[in-house]
Amino acid sequence: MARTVSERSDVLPLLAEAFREHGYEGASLALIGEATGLGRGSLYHFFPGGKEEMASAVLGEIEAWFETNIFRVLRTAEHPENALLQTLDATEEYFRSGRRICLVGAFALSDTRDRFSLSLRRYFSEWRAALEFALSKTGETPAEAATHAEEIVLSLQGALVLARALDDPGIFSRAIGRVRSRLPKARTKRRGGAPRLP
Amino acid sequence: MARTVSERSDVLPLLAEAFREHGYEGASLALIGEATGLGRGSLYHFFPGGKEEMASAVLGEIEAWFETNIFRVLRTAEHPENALLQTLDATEEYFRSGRRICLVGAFALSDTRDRFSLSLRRYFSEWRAALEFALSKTGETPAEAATHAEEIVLSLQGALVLARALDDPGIFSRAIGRVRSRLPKARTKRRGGAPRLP
DNA sequence: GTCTATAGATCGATAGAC
DNA sequence: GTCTATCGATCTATAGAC
Repeated sequence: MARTVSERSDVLPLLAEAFREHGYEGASLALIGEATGLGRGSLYHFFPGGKEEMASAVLGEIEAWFETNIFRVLRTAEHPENALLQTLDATEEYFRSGRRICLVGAFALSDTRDRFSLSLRRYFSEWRAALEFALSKTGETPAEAATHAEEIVLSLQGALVLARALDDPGIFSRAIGRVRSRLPKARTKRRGGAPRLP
Repeated sequence: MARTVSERSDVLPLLAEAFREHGYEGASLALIGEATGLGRGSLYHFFPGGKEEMASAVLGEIEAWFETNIFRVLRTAEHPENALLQTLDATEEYFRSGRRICLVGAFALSDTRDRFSLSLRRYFSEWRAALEFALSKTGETPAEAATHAEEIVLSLQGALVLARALDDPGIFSRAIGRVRSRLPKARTKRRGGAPRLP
């Protein structure tokens, strides 16, 4: 009987899936209880602030994941062309090739936007800024990099919307493929060739 | 006292704004009552099926607007290049240059997706198909037109997500500008010019 | 730390007066 | 046609046993 989840961080992925599937309002505590296998008592033990704190924690974990696996990689990469490709792969995997929606994007279109506006803002602006930084390091002008970065984020988000609406994950895969093909080609030390990866 | 709205169709735009602002779950009947100035009795008189019928009717009106002002224009245009520009203008105006979200896209990312899946599917696939048809009439190959159409719809949707999250309508305007600039150039009878609209 | 029971508010929907 | 009153269900959050 005595379930030993014992770690708040163990609950977060389950919470995230519940919010992704039902939205903030749609994810009732009864539903969250089912998804996590925890009773109300346990949930309020881990998240005294209730549902709002649950969603906030989930957003925090998402931001942390992107910071580690996407943003930081783009900002600190020695070879930005490779970092761009690598983070696109990670992004495709994260969204399960279009079968998983972006919770941050979904929140942005719902009335929970105001409640978490700071998180949403930070997530998208950091993403855009990290891409912009890497793209400018590949030789794009500041204006090109800014536009290009914005277009990448926007394409991925739009692809997730469309993939969901049309129930066709392929839309997301195709969109990521186009983003990939429009990336600046890697310049390697041995000049003159048209190499792919070092 | 005796309010004389008397037309179901007069209520639809107010309903649409309520759903856009609060989402399906978030738009309670109390809120809808405020937004429309109608009591529960009147609302259930117009929409015996309750909230679901209200949302369904709103989706229907949205589809009808796009069918008239976008899809049909694209399918029946004599000069597809001009039709593409014209419908992009109409689209920009419809979404208030990025200050208004797409209710269909928002529903697609929420858990109401399943409830209205047919409407969502139809809306996006008709939009995509109409664009594809017009683009192929401009001389794009079937493959090019299919990809291009998908990318336009997806860019607009993604731009609306990003514009909302970052509270920056300019993102949508810029995205529409890029879509416009990538359209096939209009071939006119008086050749050599760079005409805008007929 | 986890549970059940339940309070208090709000939900969608209905009934019936006018 | 429009209103108010109200039902039963469901919601978030809390209390208290174990």
